[in-house]
Amino acid sequence: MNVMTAARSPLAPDAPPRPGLRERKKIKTREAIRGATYALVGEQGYDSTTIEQIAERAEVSPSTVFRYFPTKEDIVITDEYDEPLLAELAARPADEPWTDSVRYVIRKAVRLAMTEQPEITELRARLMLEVPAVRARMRETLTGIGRTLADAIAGRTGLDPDGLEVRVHAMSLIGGLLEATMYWAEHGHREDYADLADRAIDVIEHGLPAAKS
Amino acid sequence: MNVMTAARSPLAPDAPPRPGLRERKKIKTREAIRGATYALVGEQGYDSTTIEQIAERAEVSPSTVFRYFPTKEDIVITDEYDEPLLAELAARPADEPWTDSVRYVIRKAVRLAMTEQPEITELRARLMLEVPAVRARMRETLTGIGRTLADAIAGRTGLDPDGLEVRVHAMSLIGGLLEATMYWAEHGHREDYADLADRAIDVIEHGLPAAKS
DNA sequence: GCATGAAATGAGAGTAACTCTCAAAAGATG
DNA sequence: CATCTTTTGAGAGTTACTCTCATTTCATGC
Repeated sequence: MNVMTAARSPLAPDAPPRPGLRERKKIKTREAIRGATYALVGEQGYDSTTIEQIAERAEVSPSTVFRYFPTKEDIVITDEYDEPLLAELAARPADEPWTDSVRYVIRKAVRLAMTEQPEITELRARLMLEVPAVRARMRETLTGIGRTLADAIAGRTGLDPDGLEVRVHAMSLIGGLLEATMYWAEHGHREDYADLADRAIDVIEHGLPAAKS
Repeated sequence: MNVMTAARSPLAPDAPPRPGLRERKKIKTREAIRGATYALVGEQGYDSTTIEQIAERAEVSPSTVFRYFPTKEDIVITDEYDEPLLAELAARPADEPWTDSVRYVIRKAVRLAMTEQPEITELRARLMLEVPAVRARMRETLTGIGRTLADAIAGRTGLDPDGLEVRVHAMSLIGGLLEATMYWAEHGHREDYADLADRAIDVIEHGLPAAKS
């Protein structure tokens, strides 16, 4: 579940200077809240699950829930993977075509998510499809990722990251990938999401394929 | 072409059977609510404007406001132009490249909006930029338009409207156009929005331009 | 260990956007 | 004008979220 598998090293003196009890507790409550939410949403659905119920099952007060997550949707959407993955995108070799970098990172993300917590990944996609508020929040965070993407594109192509063209291109890719996600959820997660994402990127890169006959 | 050109015919028994007092009143309330909202938002900002204030200034009850608009954001976003414009898109000649159709309709929409009610158009774009909830709602409605667009694309190209490629392409165009709108608002509406939209469509059609040297 | 300071928590009150219900008012219709 | 239908207003209820303040819980120097 956790990104850092090397957390247990007993004699690593400098790099991770040990968490400290406070930090550890915070991580635990965070996970308790998320866990409670996923469980309740699975049982009753998203809308019927109230913050109060979540707080109760996570054994914290409602106030605390809002201290950890700004909105109810964030509890469901947030993810520990996002940041390291974005870092990885930035760290890809500069001469690699950036669409390939995106493909690489997406494949990695999908592999990670679908092996570590497949149910939650699918539940999340389903919520995105069915609950407008969740969908909206997801789009908003994706927009943020789009800005990072625009920077990456600009860095690789030498174009202005704040220029209209780069921004439009980045956001169109985001829009396309999100649609691929919806498609995936709509079809019951039957196809490999990484493949769908690949096809989506193809469309962005090369336009629509020719119609059959 | 225009929806209401034949409205005044005194002896047309079937097609438009005359508005009726009830309908006229409904339109008036609708406009009263919208007008009150725009005024109040202009004075105090979006977040500080409550439904109660809107209701009071529009001289209706809060209940009525919610009967006319499902959410507060919808009051600001909704528009009488959307439907006829979409109809016009569908009515464009079938042999016209569909991107040209989109360009045409957008140009027309911009011309209409910027001559009939420029302040409101700019206010709306600014709200979209500044108020997350408005932005979210706008994206949601644009997604709906994206579906219509996907149908149009499929009709012109012979591809499957429910296939991944067409859907991704349509949504990427939507995403790109929305980013162009944000760009427009961010830059103080100084550039011609129709031109920005054109450039955005260019990016979707042909990809990024080459970097200068 | 223990005192002191800082951070996290819980409790409670408050706001505002919605939702639902039901009775009164107003337009349509014969 | 009487009746039927649609629209409206009033009011109560829900829930996500905000703010404040007192209490608890951890960290730190002695």
